Amino acid sequence: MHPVFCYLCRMQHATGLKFELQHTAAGSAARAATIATGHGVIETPVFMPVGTAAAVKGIYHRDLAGEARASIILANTYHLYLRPGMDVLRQAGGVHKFSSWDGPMLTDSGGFQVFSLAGVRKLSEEGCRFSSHIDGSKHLFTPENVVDTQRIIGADIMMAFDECPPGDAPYDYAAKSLGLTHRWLERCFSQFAQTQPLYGHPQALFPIVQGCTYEDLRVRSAEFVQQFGAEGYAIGGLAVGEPAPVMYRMIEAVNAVLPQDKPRYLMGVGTPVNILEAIDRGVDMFDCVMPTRNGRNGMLFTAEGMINIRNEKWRNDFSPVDPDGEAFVDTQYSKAYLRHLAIAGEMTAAQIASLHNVAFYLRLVRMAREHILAGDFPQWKQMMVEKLTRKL
RNA sequence: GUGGCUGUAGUUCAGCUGGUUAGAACGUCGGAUUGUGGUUCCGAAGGUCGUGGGUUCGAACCCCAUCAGCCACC
Repeated sequence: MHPVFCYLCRMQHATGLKFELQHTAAGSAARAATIATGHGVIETPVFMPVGTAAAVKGIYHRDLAGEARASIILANTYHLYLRPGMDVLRQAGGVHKFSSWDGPMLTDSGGFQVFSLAGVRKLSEEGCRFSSHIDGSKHLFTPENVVDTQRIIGADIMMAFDECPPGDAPYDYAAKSLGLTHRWLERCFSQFAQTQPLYGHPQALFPIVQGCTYEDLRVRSAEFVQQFGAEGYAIGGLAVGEPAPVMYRMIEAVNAVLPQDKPRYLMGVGTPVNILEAIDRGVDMFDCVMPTRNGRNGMLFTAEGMINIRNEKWRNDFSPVDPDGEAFVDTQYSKAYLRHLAIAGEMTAAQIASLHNVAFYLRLVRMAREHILAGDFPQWKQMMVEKLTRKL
């Protein structure tokens, strides 16, 4: 257990995560590190496949761990709260046992979902009232009950309940929203301090930096959240329509403030290039639906560029899906066969492409880690960025 | 042989009493997707309306002939 300073009681607390910085790259803010959790060690930089409903769509846990070598996956508080519901999660003994994923897990708080897909919602100081996208039933999320819910789900890392303002929010709204997110954060940590993990393994709570694309708000937010002495920090509200250079500038501004000795998690990002650029700027953790969602729709990421497997050009291409890939789907199946499956609407097309993409993302961050440790990350990144943006 | 029905996009079909550039779905081709409501979303190409005449200012539509398919009856 690793002691951290508690914002509420002004004392050192034993908590769940142990972050060890191994190497920082020369000429870059990139870092290689390890994060020890109650369910195993995560090597960073890391990509966390998104498993909204405690399932990474289309991929067996066996392949996630064995083929893609995922070390940590996400689940979502909003979705699990609505279905199957907390009574099931509690009876199952938490999400690890329920889903039979024995490695580290992280739950998003549902803040993003409430603002992106729930029906009519009403925001107040208290929290957010919304109606379920499944049956229209009405619910209230507050910082307190979202922490409670995440205690019941039992992921190793929980996320604070934040407001996600739209990407094009004007300054006044962004500033007002940020104030609310910060007040909610105090309540999240208060509830966190007053509650205990339910299943015998420790849980960490990450605050989320907001502030849209306004650098002064981002800096203010980073300064505010870091005083909680959290075990890790997230950057939210990016990759929501702003140009990539703006996103990179925000990351630089925030990471200049966040503590060096804690993991930094860029939420919801992104493309392979986005991830490399963010690693270069000192981000350690990522999640994104892109490898699975785009995979379901026939888009493959490879080290040589992007492939739309439905394109006619692959019709008679019997070469492997990705000769450089390490997952069994990469070499067992041909492009022509995968194209056929995708066009025929076969379920396996989505499965093969999802596994390929997730394996590719994880391999990319593993390679990034190796090059950070080897000391040539900036040069390698430069070479990769050029290749990754090609369309095959 | 006689009578009837049907021929419109690759496919299945709409298409009003004759009235602009003949539509849809599926298929084909291409694009999108960033803390997952995704078999999703967006776009494009594709037609000498079976063929040949005729009527009309104007025909997928009306008339004649003809070809093809299906049905019924001798």
